[in-house]
Amino acid sequence: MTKPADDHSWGSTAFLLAQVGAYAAEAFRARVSRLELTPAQAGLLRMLARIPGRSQRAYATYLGMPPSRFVMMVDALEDRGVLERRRGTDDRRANELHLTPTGHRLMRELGAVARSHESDLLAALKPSEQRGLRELLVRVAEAQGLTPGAHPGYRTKPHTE
Amino acid sequence: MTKPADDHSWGSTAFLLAQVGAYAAEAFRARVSRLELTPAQAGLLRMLARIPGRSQRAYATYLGMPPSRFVMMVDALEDRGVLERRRGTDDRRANELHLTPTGHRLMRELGAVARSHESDLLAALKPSEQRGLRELLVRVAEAQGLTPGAHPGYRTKPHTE
DNA sequence: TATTGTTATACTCTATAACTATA
DNA sequence: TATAGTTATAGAGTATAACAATA
Repeated sequence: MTKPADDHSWGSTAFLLAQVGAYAAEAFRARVSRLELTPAQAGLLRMLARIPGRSQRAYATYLGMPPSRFVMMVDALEDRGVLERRRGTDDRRANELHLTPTGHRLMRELGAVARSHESDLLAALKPSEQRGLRELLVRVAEAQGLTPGAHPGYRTKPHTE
Repeated sequence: MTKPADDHSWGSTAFLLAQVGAYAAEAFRARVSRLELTPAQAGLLRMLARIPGRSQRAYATYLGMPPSRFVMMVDALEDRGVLERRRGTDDRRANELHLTPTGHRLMRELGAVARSHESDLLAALKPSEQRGLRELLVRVAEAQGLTPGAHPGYRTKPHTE
């Protein structure tokens, strides 16, 4: 149909993967910034929706973020009324984190953003090709021992635009 | 053969692409750091090998890097004897950049590193699957209007380990 | 004494913009 | 006056480590 699409100018597949991956991350960052969220905040919200009520330490460790930075992130989200800290019942040192009703609403908006991000990014591929790409990426991820859902990009701050 | 490999826990394909891409970039960074190079320096060397003799401005612009940072990068590489500045013949304001013999040797080592990086990263895929992955990524990259060889990761400094 | 969350400090990195030399 | 390269400076963002409360 089209040209070979295997142009040598794109460099190695590893490089191409890193380049397209960085583009995907940047495009997502631009989208969620309209909800006034950073990618790391979006990741935390998603996790709070699935597994609520854990300690700050637990979430920070899972996201690979130092506790000091995690505090600032939680501060910002609590000030906006998106989540709340609840003093731990059994261990009163710990803060258990929960989404507020506002937070749940924001999560739904975030879901819509994520879906349009996905479809725009992969618009050039047919559904069967999208599944094929996904399967290949999963195989690579598993072989490299990556943890599902743990995005290293959470560790670095997004650059201001 | 194996299990479905389409585990839902990996999240969206866009997320997976960003995650695997970030992993690939980090793995490459770790490898080239053994040659005492940053990814951005490696990118510059590759470009100097292909298109030598341009002005600093030209390379900096192409790599999407402010001139001030580019100067520091060139300083480091010149101190190591990897490249040299030559005062421009027609425009004496400009510095034309060239690899030294040491630089060419380093480029060959870099090539070997890049090849082993590639084969290790994609070890889980058969050659035909590797080609398939590459073709899908090229289609996505072209549809999104990405520039071949221009890695946004060049813009950010690698975190010290 | 160890651990949770927090705050403060010191450090790294970066871009902006001043500066010089050529054009 | 404008542009190439350089240097200086000021700002943002980060981790490290000190701190208070609880275990």
